[in-house]
Amino acid sequence: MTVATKILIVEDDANIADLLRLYLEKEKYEVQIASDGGQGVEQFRRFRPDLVLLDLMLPVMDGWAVCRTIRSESKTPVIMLTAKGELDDKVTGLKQGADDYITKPFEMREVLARIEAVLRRSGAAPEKENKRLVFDKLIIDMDSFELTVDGKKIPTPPKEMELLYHLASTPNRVYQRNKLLDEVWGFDYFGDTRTVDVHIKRLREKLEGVSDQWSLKTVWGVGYKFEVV
Amino acid sequence: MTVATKILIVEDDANIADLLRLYLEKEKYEVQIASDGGQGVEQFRRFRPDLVLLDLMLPVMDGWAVCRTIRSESKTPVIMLTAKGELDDKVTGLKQGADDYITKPFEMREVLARIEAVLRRSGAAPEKENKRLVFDKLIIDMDSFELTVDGKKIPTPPKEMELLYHLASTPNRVYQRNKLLDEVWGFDYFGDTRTVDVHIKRLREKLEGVSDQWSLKTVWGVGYKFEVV
DNA sequence: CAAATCGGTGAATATTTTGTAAAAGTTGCC
DNA sequence: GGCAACTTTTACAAAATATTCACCGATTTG
Repeated sequence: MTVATKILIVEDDANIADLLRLYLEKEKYEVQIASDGGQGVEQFRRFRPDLVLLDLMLPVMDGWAVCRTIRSESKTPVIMLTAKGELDDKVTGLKQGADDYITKPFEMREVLARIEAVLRRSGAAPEKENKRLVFDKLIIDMDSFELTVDGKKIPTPPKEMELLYHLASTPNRVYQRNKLLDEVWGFDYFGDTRTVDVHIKRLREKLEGVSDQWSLKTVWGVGYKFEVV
Repeated sequence: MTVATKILIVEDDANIADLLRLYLEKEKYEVQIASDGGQGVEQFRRFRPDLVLLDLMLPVMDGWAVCRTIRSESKTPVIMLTAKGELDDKVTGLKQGADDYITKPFEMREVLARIEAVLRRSGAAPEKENKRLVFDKLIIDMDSFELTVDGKKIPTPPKEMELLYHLASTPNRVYQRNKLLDEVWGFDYFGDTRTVDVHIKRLREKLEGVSDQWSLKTVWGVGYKFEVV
């Protein structure tokens, strides 16, 4: 369903870079490494990462220059890696460009936390803001993965939850079957569009006649929507 | 493995709420936001925060009412956020319920300091939390590392204790196997996710059929949760 | 140091969900 | 009414995921 968040590491020390990759990949990020500033910029353009981890001290083109270049081309968040001491007075200035900075030697835990924080802030968040939608006699709660209909918890499989959540996130908006396949099943899913219909039916069985405030409506020739009055 | 101190922000102004979250997360607190009083009370019950930041002026149910409700249900400390002037004569009275209050516009530094102070005072200090969870016929005590089920002490190995404690710290919330491996086994653990299953099974053997108030539930396709009714 | 316990792995088994194909039903329109 | 395009429904097979079991190495305990 979700597309992996891409991270570009620009770091000349292969050991550090590898270590970072190891942990980040474990967290399901898609990682790419550039070992100098020039490469960094180039790979940034091809790879289009969601976030950049950038060493301040780099051969060929220093971190600060790379940061500026990236910033001039996009809003992609950048986290600076700096050796202790290098920062002091500089950092205050640096922070203007970078979204955050971490001083080496760093703890992995720290790095992961900062990455998540920055991603959340930048909106390309893996975590959605409020994972809970409430309507008349209907609660769609993605934190507990529970569907509550008229006060009763209704066991609901993941795909159905995701589909309903997706539709109900923007009530009254029509989604084409194709769009739903892309957005709920993932852009790399190549199944039949009838699949959506079947899931809609399964949801309707659970939601039928519960409230007149909302319903799963078919828009003939187009797709489906979660309609509220 | 320490569980992050949890803070609930009840604040209708999304900008202020976001700003608070930003800073608090940087300090490694786990933050959740409610945007009105009703939601505030509800999320308080599910999220079980260690501290509540509460705006005095709220839609639906005013801050004072929320504070009273929270107080009637627990000793969780509450810090009031109030606009300048609102307080005056009132506040003296209000303060009976809240543990502290801060007037807007506030400085972040100030907020952080107050939070730490209140947490320290309340004993649920940033480091040492209340390491004891009590449910119907179930006590999970991480101080003595003992599991008490229906009055009887059940010998339970460390990993199982930690896993159960972790899940039960935020009831009803679903944890993915990956997250559990990160948070209970440690981010540097690279084992198989099936490991979690096995530990869940072992816990279930110990907890089976003890109470209908809670249970270790599988959320198909997602992970596990400690569910309370 | 031996025995017991714990934690983790892999594989077989069981369960649930998901996708597809095909039949049946609608809708819009001439 | 009748046709074509589209949707709903049903049943089933395939895929994905969870549970359980047996076992082995590591760690702790006595």
